[in-house]
Amino acid sequence: MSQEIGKDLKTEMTEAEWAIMKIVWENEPCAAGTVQEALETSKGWAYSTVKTTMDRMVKKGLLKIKKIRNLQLFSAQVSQAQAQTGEFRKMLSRAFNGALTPMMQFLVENESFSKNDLEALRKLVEDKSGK
Amino acid sequence: MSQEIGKDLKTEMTEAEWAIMKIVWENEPCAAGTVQEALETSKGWAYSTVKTTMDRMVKKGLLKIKKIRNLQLFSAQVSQAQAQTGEFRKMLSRAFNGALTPMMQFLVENESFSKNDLEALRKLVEDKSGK
DNA sequence: TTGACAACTCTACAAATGTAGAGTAAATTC
DNA sequence: GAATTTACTCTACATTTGTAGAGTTGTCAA
Repeated sequence: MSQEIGKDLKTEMTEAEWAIMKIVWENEPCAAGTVQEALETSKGWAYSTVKTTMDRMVKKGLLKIKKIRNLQLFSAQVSQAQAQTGEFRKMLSRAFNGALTPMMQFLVENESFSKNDLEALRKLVEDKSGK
Repeated sequence: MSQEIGKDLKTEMTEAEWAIMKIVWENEPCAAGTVQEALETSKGWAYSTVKTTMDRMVKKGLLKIKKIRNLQLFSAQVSQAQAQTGEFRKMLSRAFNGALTPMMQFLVENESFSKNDLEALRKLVEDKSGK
């Protein structure tokens, strides 16, 4: 539906980038300091660490900056859904040669689906296909 | 069931490592040359590239070497299932905060499940929970 | 023994990633 | 307006990853 021009736009993110991006999604537009503070306890990164990484993310097209007076406000250039899709597909192609059903099979058999998970999943599938 | 002592053993693999590991799983125990040849067309890596990477994988505990006379035969130290599980979990925690059901929901809604995929999935769930 | 291979070792180097200190400039507070 | 704080810039460095050339050695055939 939306503009699907060009290739799928690389949304590959490293671990650190994911951590930062999550905070941005929750607070955008936001300053580097805000992100740094939010990750203070969990990561303990210095301001410059966060800022450097965010600048690199801008260069990669993951974030964008809007300057207001003297302040740089960052916003995401990729939606959470896009990033999730990208991460999922990477996993799928690496570990399952891109095949969805085999992956599902593997999951159901090997991963710890609780009774609730299974119930939820059943409902999902029902709603989707059953409809 | 099996020995779950110690931590979950890091099975993180890079792209190149995945490519190599797939060949190893199919041919183990096998020589570096075998792997190099198998990836010749798809990757075009030089022997030393493959060998260097495989040596690093040994250091990381992903592969092991058994020396026979003058030959080094590599085998996997992690099973395909372990690696798949690891890759899946990494994706799950990064992109979905480790929550399985929300991920499933996302998938069903956003990912291209074909009619067949859905049917297969439905059957899987049925067999698993319905039983 | 002498090449010709095959397999291995060593070393190297660029790019990406993780991480941050030290300086500088602008804004705020006494 | 001097001191402080805040945000930013620059530079730097270690580690990991991708990638491979050059040299060494063991093996086998002529």
